[in-house]
Amino acid sequence: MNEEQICRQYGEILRKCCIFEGIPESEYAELLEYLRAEVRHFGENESILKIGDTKIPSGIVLSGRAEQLFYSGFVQADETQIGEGDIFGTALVCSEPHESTVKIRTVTECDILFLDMSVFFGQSYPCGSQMRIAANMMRLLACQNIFLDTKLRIYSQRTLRNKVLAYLYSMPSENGIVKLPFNQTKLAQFLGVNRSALSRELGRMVDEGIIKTDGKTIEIIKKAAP
Amino acid sequence: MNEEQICRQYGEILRKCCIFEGIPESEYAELLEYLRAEVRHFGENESILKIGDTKIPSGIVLSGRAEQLFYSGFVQADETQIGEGDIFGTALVCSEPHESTVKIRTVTECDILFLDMSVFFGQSYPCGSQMRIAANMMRLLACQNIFLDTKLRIYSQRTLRNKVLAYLYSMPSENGIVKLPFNQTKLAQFLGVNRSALSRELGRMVDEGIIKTDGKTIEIIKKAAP
DNA sequence: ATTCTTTCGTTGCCGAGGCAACAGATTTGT
DNA sequence: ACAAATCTGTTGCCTCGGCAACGAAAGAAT
Repeated sequence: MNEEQICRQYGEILRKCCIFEGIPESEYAELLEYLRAEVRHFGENESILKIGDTKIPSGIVLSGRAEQLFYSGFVQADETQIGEGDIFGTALVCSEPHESTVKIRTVTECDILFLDMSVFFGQSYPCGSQMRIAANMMRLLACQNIFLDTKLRIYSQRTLRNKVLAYLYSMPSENGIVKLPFNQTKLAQFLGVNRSALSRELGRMVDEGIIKTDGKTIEIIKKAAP
Repeated sequence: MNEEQICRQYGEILRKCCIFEGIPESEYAELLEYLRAEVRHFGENESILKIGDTKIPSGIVLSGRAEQLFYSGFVQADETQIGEGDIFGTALVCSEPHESTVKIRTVTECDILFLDMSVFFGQSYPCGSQMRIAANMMRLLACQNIFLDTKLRIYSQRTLRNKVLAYLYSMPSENGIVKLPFNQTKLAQFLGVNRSALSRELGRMVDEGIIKTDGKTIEIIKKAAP
């Protein structure tokens, strides 16, 4: 499958993928060549990346669904779903000299567009859209970074109350009012705490006059002492 | 202070900074111009970035020491020290349209080299070393990403035991033997757990035959059931 | 060798919060 | 509008692990 064919068949998906943002579709083919694009088909439950691998692939799911797993079988194996249009392996490309501590495998049948991100680290002198895609990659990585950093700060709070506060302060607010993008069940998952414990703690915080809530929003009344 | 002067006075520090890796010193001046470099002096305890700011500076500490704080005064304010040669604000540049949830301020007197990373997202067509510095940025962001991701996986484990296991499996090992880069006290801090609780749990794990340890290394004997 | 400092093992206490179970409220589908 | 499903509040139980305190070990410094 050459670049032209990929564009024709999957242009729709690429257009929605953040690393192609701001790039005219007419340049896709050239870019795909630059990134040594290659489409491969996978069956159900096939391995894309194994733990310990040092050659890290990165790419975009064109169809089907894959998932990323931490440790094969132990402890709280957290799974990240990778669906159509999602990109994977972006952060791992850097760790090339390291070994992968995650594995990626298909869930359903998949078509996957592999991209060789290592070209950015080579000697080639990219220009125009090639630079643009590099910038998009930077932005993508940076956004993931911010996200992980925020989440880590929440998780590193010792008490449930402080997790809630850390969450609230990391959210955009309009004069102290935070709109919750989740229901309480999802919020508990996001904070990594027990659902009923969250409900209990929110109740206490309301009682103590720290917050007000109507279920959809939370208003921060009192700031903790510095 | 122009680019030439910066190079002469601080070339030493820049050379050790990861974003200049692999770039011949002769090109520093040109690069600094491209990145709109600007050196500013700060007194003790001056603010570099405030919570809520939307214009995010990023740069390198040339002398002195600064720190990054999460929330002014609440809950577990985790502080990150930023010393000579350290770079800050790299991830935040992406979040430009967002508000900063951290603040950065100097601890001692500081000279700071501000770099305008937003040039990567502009229309300019960089080449040569400019691309190289972009690649270095990507690598830096990606490495931070891997680090945060790993740490988050550890933190998201519910039990202390699983945190230990998550840590061990995220470390390079030689046939099951992990060399600890920390003493136990630091390890506890890294895992975000109580020191004596860690000691207690390690003891239990040895008793149960899950690991062996001599204080400097830990050998994983038994893998938990999948 | 001896003193000082840092680290590590151990132990008792106890409180935060995980878990389970249930009932009322809210949302969704038909 | 009614039934089914999902979500939230509440409560009792019990364990994990934080905290404090102490003494032994192990380095460091003199």
